[in-house]
Amino acid sequence: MSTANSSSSAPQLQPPGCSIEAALEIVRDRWTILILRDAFRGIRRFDDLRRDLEIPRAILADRLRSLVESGVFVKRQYQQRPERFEYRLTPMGMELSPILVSLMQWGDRWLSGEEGPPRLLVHEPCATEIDMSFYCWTCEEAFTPSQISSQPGAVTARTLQSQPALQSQPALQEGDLKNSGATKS
Amino acid sequence: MSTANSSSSAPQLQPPGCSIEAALEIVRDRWTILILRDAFRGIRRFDDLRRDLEIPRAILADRLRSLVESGVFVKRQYQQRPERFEYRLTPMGMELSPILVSLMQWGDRWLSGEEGPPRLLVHEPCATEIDMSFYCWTCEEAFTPSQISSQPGAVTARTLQSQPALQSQPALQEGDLKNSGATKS
DNA sequence: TTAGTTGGTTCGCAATCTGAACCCAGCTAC
DNA sequence: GTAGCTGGGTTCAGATTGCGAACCAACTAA
Repeated sequence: MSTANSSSSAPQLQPPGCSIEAALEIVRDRWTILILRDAFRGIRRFDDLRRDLEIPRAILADRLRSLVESGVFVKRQYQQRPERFEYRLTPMGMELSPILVSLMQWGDRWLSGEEGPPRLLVHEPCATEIDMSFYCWTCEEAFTPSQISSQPGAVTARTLQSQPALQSQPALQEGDLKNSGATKS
Repeated sequence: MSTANSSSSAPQLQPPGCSIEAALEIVRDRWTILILRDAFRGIRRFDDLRRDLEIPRAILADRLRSLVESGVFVKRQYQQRPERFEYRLTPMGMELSPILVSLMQWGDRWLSGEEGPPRLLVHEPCATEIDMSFYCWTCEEAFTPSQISSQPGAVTARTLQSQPALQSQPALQEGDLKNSGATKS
């Protein structure tokens, strides 16, 4: 995508090589996310995935291949004669869980019908419900997206001097919520 | 997708009407997520989005229309003569931020090059870095996805009695990480 | 008058998705 | 020993979707 964008003189809010774009090259589409959801539920085999998702075989084969290539899954032989394989999440794959949990919680909050969320996610040892909203350890308080700002990460001092616009700036900006339509509970 | 799946006698890990699937009907594809990323960066106008993302006009028009329909954006006229519009995040849209932050942090951790993440997200008042990993308030400790379990939400007592498999069960299962390929830092 | 801006729509071609059919190795029942 | 099943795919034709380019409409500025 937008790699050749250097002619703009506007402050570059997002450096080239945005991590979201990079992540999206691996988490490509809806099917990929549903495959990951099933993987977290312990479904590991081609045919089980196919049956559960009702996904076309060619698409499933393609997505599994590309997820193995990118290191999200490992393909392991679980029996010989006949050869049979399963797909397991690597540590890299396991760490995709916050994305799935966020999606699920957003769906629960904004899209579930009258009956409320079909299932709750809880911390197993104590059964406390999981909440993926933002919390600051230093201030000891929850905060909203509008309080998030973005700072240069591993940027060299030289880069910073030549690009003052890269210094701290709000990352997420709140829309004008007063006149907006959707609200809930 | 898999709506007609009631004939299976296996324990139904995910009830029909999964919130992740529901969320994916709105957060449809890569373009939608990139539009949302830009919205959080304060980009609100058709042409600014088009330039920044280098997205085909027809796709952008279509995605904006559908995001307005689903209540993620509001379309607001910001001038008359000629009529000009902008797209702003509703509260529903603002709450998509954990998904974007999770994607970004995963990309930072697993896909960034030698130089590390291009930017850090911080809590503005205190500049503490934002961390979207799991934390339990009751146990006062961070935990891994394997400690997440899933419990029935608003399920009636009758449903529960007739479907004992719906009771508490692990939601996210860890792969066999010992033999897996990818590890980092 | 001409060019530029903003916010689109229309069109034809290209890429991708989809269901159905097929393949193949090994196993199992008859 | 052969018909049929299972698991894990590939191949193929047709439908859907994506895409760039061109065009449109309403206005402004030079």
